[in-house]
Amino acid sequence: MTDSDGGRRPRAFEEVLARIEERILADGLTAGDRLPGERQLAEQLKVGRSSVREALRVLETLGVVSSQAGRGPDAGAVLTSRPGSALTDLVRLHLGLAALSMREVVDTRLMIEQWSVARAARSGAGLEEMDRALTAMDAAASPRAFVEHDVAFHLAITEASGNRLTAAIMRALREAVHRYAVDAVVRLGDTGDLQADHRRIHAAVRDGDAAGAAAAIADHLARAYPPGQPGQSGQSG
Amino acid sequence: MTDSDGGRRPRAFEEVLARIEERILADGLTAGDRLPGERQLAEQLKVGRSSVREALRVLETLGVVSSQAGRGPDAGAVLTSRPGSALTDLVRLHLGLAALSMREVVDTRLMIEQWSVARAARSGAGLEEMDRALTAMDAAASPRAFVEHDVAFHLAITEASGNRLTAAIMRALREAVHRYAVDAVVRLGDTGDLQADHRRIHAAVRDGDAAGAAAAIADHLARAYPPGQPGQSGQSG
DNA sequence: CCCGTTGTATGGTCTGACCATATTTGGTCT
DNA sequence: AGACCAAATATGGTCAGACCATACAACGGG
Repeated sequence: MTDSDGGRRPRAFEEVLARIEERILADGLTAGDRLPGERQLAEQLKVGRSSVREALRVLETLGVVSSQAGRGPDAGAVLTSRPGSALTDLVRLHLGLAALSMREVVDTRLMIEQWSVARAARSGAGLEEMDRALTAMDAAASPRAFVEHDVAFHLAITEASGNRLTAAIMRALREAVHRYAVDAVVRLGDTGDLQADHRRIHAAVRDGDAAGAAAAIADHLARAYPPGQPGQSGQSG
Repeated sequence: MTDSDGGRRPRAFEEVLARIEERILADGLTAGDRLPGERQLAEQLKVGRSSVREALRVLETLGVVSSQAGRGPDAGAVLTSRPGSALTDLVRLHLGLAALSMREVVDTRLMIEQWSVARAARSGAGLEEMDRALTAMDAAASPRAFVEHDVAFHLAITEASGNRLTAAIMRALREAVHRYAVDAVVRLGDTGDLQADHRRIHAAVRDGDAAGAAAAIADHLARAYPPGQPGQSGQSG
């Protein structure tokens, strides 16, 4: 669909994929519903079980199904909805292939965070989560612990927007650059400036100052990820 | 990595996946480089060929490899870099699962386009492509043709930002809601207002008016996708 | 009523075979 | 020597069947 297929014969697993998607739409299936077993699907669709498995692997990659062995209500291919892991893998791999630069990832983060924080400033949502993360960062004993709660802080901003898509993208970007974030904290040594940024962001959201919040986010990211910094290809190890 | 694995034994194809990723990073492989054949990989990694195939299917889904049968330099699993199709599939499927709403998708589009158009206004990039798309939309004889060039127009804006990640996300979102875009054009009947919006956007970019361009984009999307409109779950039939 | 054993359905994996395709190779004719 | 055609070969695509590991279900004994 995406590209002009040129008339090449579709592979069996692609056919399976299409049929499963049809079924999801036609039956209005949602997260929690079960798909038939692999053997049953293979028989229904007149393909080998391996083709069914490849299709399910694709769906699993896209965060649409989750497979469980054994027996019972939770066994088999269950429809889920975790777009996050797919996005994380996507960003991480393409960073590794040098098809994306760290700069592009950070810029995208800036875009999402500025958008989200402006919305949060208007709605006042997420202030409690931000507060909790701030306290935890103050108490953090290691860069790793600090980053963990830093992620929670920024995620709280994004999730306050109520948009699951931007929140999922944000989470994926954050996970993909996790190592780089820890390095940045180590490099800075002192987290006082970062926390000052955080509190400035929090205050702007609390006061409903959308423009101020967006500016604070920009300053914060510029401090943590200065332009022209190493780590462009993600091959730190 | 993404979730706490809890200590469950990794599946064979996951191991293959990890080893291939290691290899990409260690050898600095990039798009165009070839991976060993399926049989050879299976032997090297001490797994069955089916496990290798499942891993390759995942990588193919993520737009990292592209498989070609036959023989010669282009045959086998070749590293590529097409994050786009994965994102398109992701959005389309999660829309179908009602895990994302059309509103969230359109809002994300607005975010990316406002960001991109502001950048474009500062750099002046993409004006020629926008112009070409405008002319083509004037000459379009059907809603479908109009939408085709409308996509080109908006893509030109996003690609002018020079950020491949936001451009890829934008393209994916646009493809995922393609049907809805055609419906919107049909519903509006006349494309004059849309073209007027487009020309206003173009003029703002030309004049370096970032704020005006962003406002024009917001007005344009509000016209094409009014808040509270149908199509929320993507199950148009 | 509780608990352990057995049965069974499910995914996970491997092996081996065969097909489809496209390049490579090598021979043959001009 | 060059052009052309046929066979060999390497590669992914697919299938069938077997077996393992797991986890619930059903059953039976205490």
